[in-house]
Amino acid sequence: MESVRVRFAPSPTGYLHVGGLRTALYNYLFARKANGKFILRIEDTDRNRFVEGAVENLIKALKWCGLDYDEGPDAGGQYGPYMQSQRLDIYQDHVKELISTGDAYYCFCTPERLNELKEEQQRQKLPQAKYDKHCLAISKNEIEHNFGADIPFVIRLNVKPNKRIIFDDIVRGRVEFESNNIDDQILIKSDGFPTYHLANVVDDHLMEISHVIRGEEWLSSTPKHVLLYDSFNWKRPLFAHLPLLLNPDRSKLSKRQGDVAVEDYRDKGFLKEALVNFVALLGWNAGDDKEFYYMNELVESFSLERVNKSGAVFDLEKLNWLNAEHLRKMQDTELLALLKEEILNSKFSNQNYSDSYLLEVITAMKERVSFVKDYLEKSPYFFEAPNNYDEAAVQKNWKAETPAMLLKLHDEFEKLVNPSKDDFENALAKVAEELNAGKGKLIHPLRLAVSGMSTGPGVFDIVLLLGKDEVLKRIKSAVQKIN
RNA sequence: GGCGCGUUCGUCUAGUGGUCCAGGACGCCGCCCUCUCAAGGCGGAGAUCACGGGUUCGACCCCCGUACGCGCUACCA
Repeated sequence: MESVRVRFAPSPTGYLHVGGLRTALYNYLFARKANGKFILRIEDTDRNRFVEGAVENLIKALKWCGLDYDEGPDAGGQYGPYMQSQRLDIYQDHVKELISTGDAYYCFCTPERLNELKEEQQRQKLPQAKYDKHCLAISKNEIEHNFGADIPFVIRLNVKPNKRIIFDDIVRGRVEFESNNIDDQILIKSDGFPTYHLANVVDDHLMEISHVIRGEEWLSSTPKHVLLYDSFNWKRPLFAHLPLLLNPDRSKLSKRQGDVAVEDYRDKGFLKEALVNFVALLGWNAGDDKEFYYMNELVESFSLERVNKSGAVFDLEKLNWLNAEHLRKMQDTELLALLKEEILNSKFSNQNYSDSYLLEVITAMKERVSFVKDYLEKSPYFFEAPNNYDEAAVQKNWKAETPAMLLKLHDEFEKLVNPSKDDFENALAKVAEELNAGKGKLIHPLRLAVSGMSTGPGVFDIVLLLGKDEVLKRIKSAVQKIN
């Protein structure tokens, strides 16, 4: 079997779109599974769309996701350069071949004539607007003359009429087009740059790409590419057109309706593991009930044959859930690193917490967080004494007799020497009994006093973690502040 | 408009002619556990398998048509 070589070929827009991530991921998984090569190629043939730093951002986002490539602009490789803007002469050389065989031709039509043509065709209510092959008839002499006169020109693909163009798509099966419906696509623009269609075919061939795995938006232009392969007498790669990622209203996923950049999700605190896992499941599944995957498991299970045909809505709820799942399954030491980073970016950055303390916080909160930042937001009391107390909880649990009871508890706690969790619990039970009250009468106010809220880990876990001295302080100040 | 692709619970999906009056997951609701909140366990609501014709003893699964949606229709990718 021939070796698998696939590529992710984005145009550098400035960020990595999650749809792009999904395409890149499927390419990556397919390559790794087949022990093939995964290549990054930058499709920067539109000079009007140049964005400063876009390639760097793209590469950063890709690497953050764990999609490392074997060949690419910054990775090198035998088939470079991997930036299309650096391959201009290659396209020029190849298109000349097409001109000599008559499969492409020079076109000197002005934008004005093209516009008129289009308008005329619309007026006549023609089914589609196509170039009329006007320049196909120009003589060699005339062409030379136009060159001499520096008349701007483009090079067009010469699509022969009445032909059926058929290709097999790995996800969609057999797809057929009629050549009469295909326009004489511009291959080289008047600025000398190639269009996507030419560049992508030439590069895929030269880079020995075995499978073209890309978004469904390319399906309609694939016949042009097929025509190009045939004209060059090149072997066609296998095509796999992936279903689109959709907005909640089922239109193509766009910026207008939410976050589309990988960077957005990263900045919102999503784990790369969760994003990758989630995006992998949008349009693919292994045929079983497994939903939680690590990258290596995805590589193991992935196959193009099991990619769906229809578009998938990007459902944030499920991403949230997967993020929580990944967070919970993460090693504590890994979590520690993430939490420390989070602290550094928070108002607690100048505080100093020991690793062992943070590790205990992690253990206590692990089942209760969906994001790393939740450690700070859902349990700020582990990082500073409460400044205020949850109003609803005060209403519910802070009775007239509460301060006196808590003070008694305070005194009992004070007697403890190097207390364990059980010591705290026993002390509280003792006070409750002496007061002839249910433990709840003390537990809930204690939680409130110590944390300022009514939710969180077991109250004795909190107390133990905070330590006796801190707990005593917090009880005192709560008694002072509440009411 | 033309061409292409698609259509199973709100969402992601399983399903390749009988095992499906359709299974799982997220979300939602309820119960259990319990000092709270989670997590976990159990249960529930939720899909006339877009619609209409065929083929077949039998269709979510095969064929045709219709509707709807999406994509493409640039000297953008």
